[in-house]
Amino acid sequence: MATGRKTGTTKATAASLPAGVVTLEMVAEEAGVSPSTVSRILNGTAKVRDSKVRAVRAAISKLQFQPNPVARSLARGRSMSVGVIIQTIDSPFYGEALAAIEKGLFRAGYSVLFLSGHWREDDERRCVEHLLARRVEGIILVTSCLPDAELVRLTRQVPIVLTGRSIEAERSYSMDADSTPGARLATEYLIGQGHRKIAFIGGPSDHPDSQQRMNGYKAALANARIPFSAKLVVPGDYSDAGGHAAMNKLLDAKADFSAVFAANDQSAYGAMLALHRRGMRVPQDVSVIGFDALPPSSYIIPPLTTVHRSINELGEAAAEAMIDLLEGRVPASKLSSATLAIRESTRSVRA
Amino acid sequence: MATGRKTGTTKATAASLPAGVVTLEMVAEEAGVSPSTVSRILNGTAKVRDSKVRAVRAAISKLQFQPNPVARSLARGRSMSVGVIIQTIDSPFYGEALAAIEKGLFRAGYSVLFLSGHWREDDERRCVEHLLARRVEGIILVTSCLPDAELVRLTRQVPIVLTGRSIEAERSYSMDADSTPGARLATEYLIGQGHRKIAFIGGPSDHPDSQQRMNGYKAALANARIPFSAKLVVPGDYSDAGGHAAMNKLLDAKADFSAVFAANDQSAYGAMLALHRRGMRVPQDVSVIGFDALPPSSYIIPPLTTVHRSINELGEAAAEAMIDLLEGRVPASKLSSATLAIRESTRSVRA
DNA sequence: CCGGAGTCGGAAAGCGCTTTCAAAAGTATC
DNA sequence: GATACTTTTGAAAGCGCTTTCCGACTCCGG
Repeated sequence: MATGRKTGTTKATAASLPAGVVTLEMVAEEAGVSPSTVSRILNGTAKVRDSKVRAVRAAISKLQFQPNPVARSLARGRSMSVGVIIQTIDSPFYGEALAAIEKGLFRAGYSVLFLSGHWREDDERRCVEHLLARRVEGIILVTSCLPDAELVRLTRQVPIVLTGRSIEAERSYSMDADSTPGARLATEYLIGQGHRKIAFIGGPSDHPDSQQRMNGYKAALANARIPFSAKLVVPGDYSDAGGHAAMNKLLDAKADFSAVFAANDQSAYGAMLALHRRGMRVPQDVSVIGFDALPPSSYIIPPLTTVHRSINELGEAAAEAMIDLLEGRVPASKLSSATLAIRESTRSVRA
Repeated sequence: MATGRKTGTTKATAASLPAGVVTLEMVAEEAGVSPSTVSRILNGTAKVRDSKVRAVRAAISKLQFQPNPVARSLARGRSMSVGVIIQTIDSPFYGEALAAIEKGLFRAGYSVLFLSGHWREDDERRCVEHLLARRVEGIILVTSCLPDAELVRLTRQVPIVLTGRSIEAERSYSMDADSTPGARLATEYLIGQGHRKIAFIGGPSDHPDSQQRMNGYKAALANARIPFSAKLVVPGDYSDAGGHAAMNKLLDAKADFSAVFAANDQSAYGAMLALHRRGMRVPQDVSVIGFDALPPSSYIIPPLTTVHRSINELGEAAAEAMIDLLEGRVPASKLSSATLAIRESTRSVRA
């Protein structure tokens, strides 16, 4: 079998390659230069005589060579990939953010390893482990569930970008788009429309973001000298079902209100359904305002008035911040502030 | 042990490492065995004396060693990652599918590189290139836009799993959950409720899946001996906006119908809004039925009757099929058939 | 106590690319 | 044309892990 001799390398190599895979060495040989030269041309890491550049270029396209990123990663010690942890992908909110993140990183040549944490601290921790094991160069955490201390510790391993919360640490960037102003905007709009009895369906009460929405609500009331009533506040969980339940609770308690501010659009959907089930019309009987401006919101019945913050922009900014971090720059935030998308779920009750 | 001479390698290594990164070699030294042995223990590729196994295990946990997957990939020639191309992530439909795929592959130890094709052939082609360059071991294409021939060609490079369409090729698995029966089910349900004038809002007319839904609609009509009327059919594009426009077109043309079958839930949302805007009530004036059973559908007003096919199941099946393919098994399909989620957007017009 | 069948485990050769290092080539200078 | 630089370029040493090869041992029967 085989010749007795040791044509070793070449043979073995050729044999073990998945057939059709071209290596840099093959290019070098084809072009009559050394592998180093090919590498240099590929990466522009040094000047190379023009004639050789052409020869190599020709060889590359002739052989259809594509550098193997795995080998490259190993040699450079950089994986060119970043991890993104999101809580649940099957929500339009996160979906949109993810799409924007993906786009930004893709353009910069990074691959995205994406994982869902399912709002569970343990799951999220596991995701982080997995990403670290995969040697991602950075991690973007969209609405992380992990405790601050843990996140800070994490920055010692890789740079991280956080959305929806804020920590103090080197090599990290928090994009804590404070929800307070937006919530205040929504509430003030209702007040401006003449509403005085405004209910609030909150998010999970332990979530900072959800607290901000509550604070914005309170601030607007205070500013208009409307007393805050705990009876008009019910926690939800940012889901349709949660909003539905919350509204039912409100209704069962015979709370008296002419408008509701739901901490996010999904809760608003649920709340509207609950109202509908009890025969109350939106906006004739109750005005409803949401938060997030999810795409479907303009198509539900009636189209929902809601606080708009570009999620897309958020995602893009997160991607950019990560790239800045990775390339040693200091990320510059630039999230635009919230605006109101006024649609048909609210009406004026002015005299 | 560390005699003074030849600390060479070790030193250089230690210096260039990003500090804190433990390599297999360090484990080997700590445990007093050779790297090969450590590797063997890690992979269970050979029997190793118990005492050494213990020593290595101890060293691993003492040093907190985690094998570098990049190096491993290079050595093994396997990247342990698979690519997933989805059209748009910011739709609950795709989001859910992606979540399930991610979960399945994660469990099997694969990483997911995910990209969106945006329904554009070119974008999708670029995604495929990127994934191939990244040396993914397989690609899952959710509702691909690429021509059959191209997909077949692709299977020569990596195994692929396709959803929503079907090709004939080795190393590929098509999960073409034929939509015809589901569409027929929906239409027959309306007929069973006494409707005879049933409009149909389709998807993009060149899409096979959308054609299937049309066929199911036609088949149900034919079966009930209801003549097909082209006037009652309007194409949409599977989006809210498309459904809205389609319904307006129907209404503008003064089409006469008591029920509408929308080719997907999102179109149904848009259609319902258009009806609402014209003062028509669902289901009192018009019954509406959708397709896909998106999560929000049970929370819109009124909750939408729709054809349910578990997207989650689809995603899981896709992941499993890919794993089977990668491990040389022949994937076994097992998609359950469509059912109807009967809610409040339809009513009987029986005598 | 020896030879042969098995077991174990270390050395070393890769995987495909990057990156020193130093020699070869080319330029400028006198 | 020799000297002193400055570019270019190739050889070779990794990156961290897997895997082949082969020597060292262990265990038995004879």
